[in-house]
Order: sequence, then C-alpha cells, then structure tokens
Amino acid sequence: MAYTSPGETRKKIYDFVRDRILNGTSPTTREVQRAFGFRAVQSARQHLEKLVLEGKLAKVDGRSRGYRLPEFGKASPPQLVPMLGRVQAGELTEAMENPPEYIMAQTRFEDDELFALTVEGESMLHAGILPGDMVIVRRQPTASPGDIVVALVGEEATVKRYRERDGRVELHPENDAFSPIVPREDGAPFSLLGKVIEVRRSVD
Amino acid sequence: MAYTSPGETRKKIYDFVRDRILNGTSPTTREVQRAFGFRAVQSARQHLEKLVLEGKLAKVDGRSRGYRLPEFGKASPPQLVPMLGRVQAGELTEAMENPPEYIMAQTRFEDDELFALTVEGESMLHAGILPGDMVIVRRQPTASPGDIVVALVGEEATVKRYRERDGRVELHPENDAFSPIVPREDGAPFSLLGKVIEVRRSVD
DNA sequence: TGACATAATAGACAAATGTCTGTTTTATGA
DNA sequence: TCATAAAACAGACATTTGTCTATTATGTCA
Repeated sequence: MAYTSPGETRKKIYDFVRDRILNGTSPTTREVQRAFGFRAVQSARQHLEKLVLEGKLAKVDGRSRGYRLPEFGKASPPQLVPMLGRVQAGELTEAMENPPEYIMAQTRFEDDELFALTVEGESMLHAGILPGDMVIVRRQPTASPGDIVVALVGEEATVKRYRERDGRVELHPENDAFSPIVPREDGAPFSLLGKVIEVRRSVD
Repeated sequence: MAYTSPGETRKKIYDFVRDRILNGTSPTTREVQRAFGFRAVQSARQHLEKLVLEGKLAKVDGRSRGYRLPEFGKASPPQLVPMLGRVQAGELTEAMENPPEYIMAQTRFEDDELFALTVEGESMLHAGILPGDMVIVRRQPTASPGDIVVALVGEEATVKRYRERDGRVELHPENDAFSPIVPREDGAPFSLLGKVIEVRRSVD
C-alpha cells in the first residue's frame, strides 16, 4: 500500500472496524489487511494496536476478532425487546412461530422481563404519550401509585396511570376526555401486565 | 456431557450464543463446547448448525465466530449516536477528547448525520415532548413546515416546530405559555441545526 | 540536509478454529 | 420391545488467526 501521512490511514481503519462491529462481527487482523491492501499483516496490526492505545478501540488479547468498541464496556449491553403486535388475553405469549420483530434497548432489567407495544388511542396525551408511540414495558404483577402501566382490560391492552384510592386500584387516563377505570364498579376486570419504562416516538 | 431430552440443551445453547453476541462477540464452536462441557467439538457444532436450520441463528460459513442473530439481517444495523451535553455556537462539534456518551439507535440515516440532545423546558409539551426527554436529531440545514426542529437561538439550542409565514421562517412552541420565535422581528438570529427524528423518554 | 518517528514490508510459528467422517449412546414413540 | 431419530463422542486435517522479530521505506520537522 502507498505510504500515507501519519494518522490518515488510521482514521479509515477505525471507521472500518467500527462499521464491521456494528454490523455484527469484529474483523480479524487479516481482514483489515486485505481491506486496505496491506502486503503485511503487521501493517494492519500496528494500526489496530495503536487505536487500542489511543482508547479508540478496546481489545480482548489473544481471542480472534477481539476488537470492540470501548463504549460497549461502559454501557449496559444492548437487549432485544420483542414487539408484540397483538396482546392476547391472559398470557403475553410472544408468537415464536412467526419470528417477532425486535427493537434494541438498553435497560437495567432482564431481557425476558421486557416487551414492547404500540400505543393506540389518545388517553395518555397529557402524559406525553401519543398514538403510535412505542412503549417498552417491564412485566410485573404490581405497581406503585404514579407508575404508568399496561393493563389488560377485557381483551385490550391499555396504557394508564396507576392509582390507589381507598385501598382500591384505579387506572387513570391523562386526558380529560377519558374516564378512569375502576375495578368491579364498571364490571370490567383487568390484570396488570407491567410498567412502562420507556417511551419512543419516530417522527420520521 | 450427560444425555438430555431432545431440544433441551438446544434452547440453552441458543440463549448462550444470543447473550454472547449481544455482549460483543459471537462464540466459537469450541467456546460453546467448553461452556457446556461437551467432550467433542461436533456436539456443539451439531446444535449450532441445527439452530441455523431452524432459523434461530444465522451464520457466515467458514468465518470464525460466524454465528449471528437473524434479526440483525432484517433490521438496519445498530448505530451509535453521540449525546451532546452542551451545544456550542455555530458548529456542533462533538467533544472527541472526552469520549462522549453514545446511545444506540436504528435509523435510515447515516451515522455521522445524527446526534442526540436532552430537552430542557416545557415549550413542546403539547407535542408530547417533555423536559428530560431525549431527542435524536438529523443534521440538516433546511426543514419542511410542520417538522420539529432543533435550532440555535443565541447560545442555546431549542426544540420547536418549523413554520413559514409570508415566506418567513418561524419557530413555534407547542405550549400556549410560550411565544413563537420570529427572525429579525425580535432580533434573535437563529440557525437550524437539524430535524428531530425520534423522541425517547425513560420513566424508570 | 539529517535525525527521528511513523508507515509499510517480510517471513515465520504456535494456537485457535471450522470442518469432516465415523461411531456410540440415549431418548422417544409406535 | 423394537425401530428411529436425536444426542454425544472420537479423532483428525486444512485454514485461519494472533503474535512475533527484523528490515525497509516514507513523512515530518528542525
């Protein structure tokens, strides 16, 4: 390969490795070598090792494809959260047959505690949750007053704010056009599915 | 390893591989072998290849650490978006010295077009953007009416809705307690930084 | 120009890794 | 109980891959 000014090739190599890592697998030393047309492995290796010294890359010594993005070390690892299109009564069984869509998230909870839903209706408008928003939910059988929760009311899953009045559970919308849901009083039994821990909206 | 009922070990191997991939690197055949105490490489290999046949895993033949999550193939690859704490006037120079924090996103835009901000103030309350929300922004010098944009007004970055009236640009809040920002009229020059393409809120 | 750091090349070795063929053991269901 | 499929084991080979030592070429800067 032609000689380049110091740091010039280095930046390109960093971009290359970064892209490869984000796309699934860290490259090997020789893959970098070939990608840049080096005639010696050591050329690629020197650049990679220096990127590690500079802190731009991290590395697990000795392991093949051992280069990583240092950011991954600090943050919690990415999680795949299944998008549940329709919520079935009772159990929240994700349809494993037709492989569900996943979104990436980084939370402090376990993978299998999480699922995601698309919000329908405007009942939580005042809480900043709009129709079409995606909510990431942590499955839990109970909640604290003030939590925004997902509950199964009849056949439908709804997002509401969890309240307690006189020791009784109430699900409050955040929109004056809607009324609170109170158990027994209106005959609609509901079960708590979980607590909303994140809201996402694409305004693409 | 002791013999287990069909499919029992398979599920555990899938979970193991999935975890390893999400944590940075796909395992090798022999790493799976050791992790499960197989005395033969082929034992691990058989399970892995069957997981590929079942569609649970994807694979790049011949390459070391070639197993992947099939979801990655369908969706756009994850991107690292830098979180900009403070926005400096003029250029949005991300402080590369102190390595910035990153969040993961999946958009249809290029990596280097994106950055993220934390929203301050309640001027976009009615658009479902609350104080503390994180917005992912695509750098672009222009916008279309109706877009939610990030603009630099004086020294501060604000989120507003982009409007045009009589051929003049206006930045509208979505909260009656705030007033629109009109260039020249109130002497505050502003420059468009980009368009908000995603809103995220942690209600952890 | 000359000194020095960086970039690139050369060749090699041990270990890791993907892959293969064949055999043995166990679970499962008719 | 028997046939069948699945699970686990054995041993091996060709590449790939990380790593190393030494040398040559080029850019940078005084």
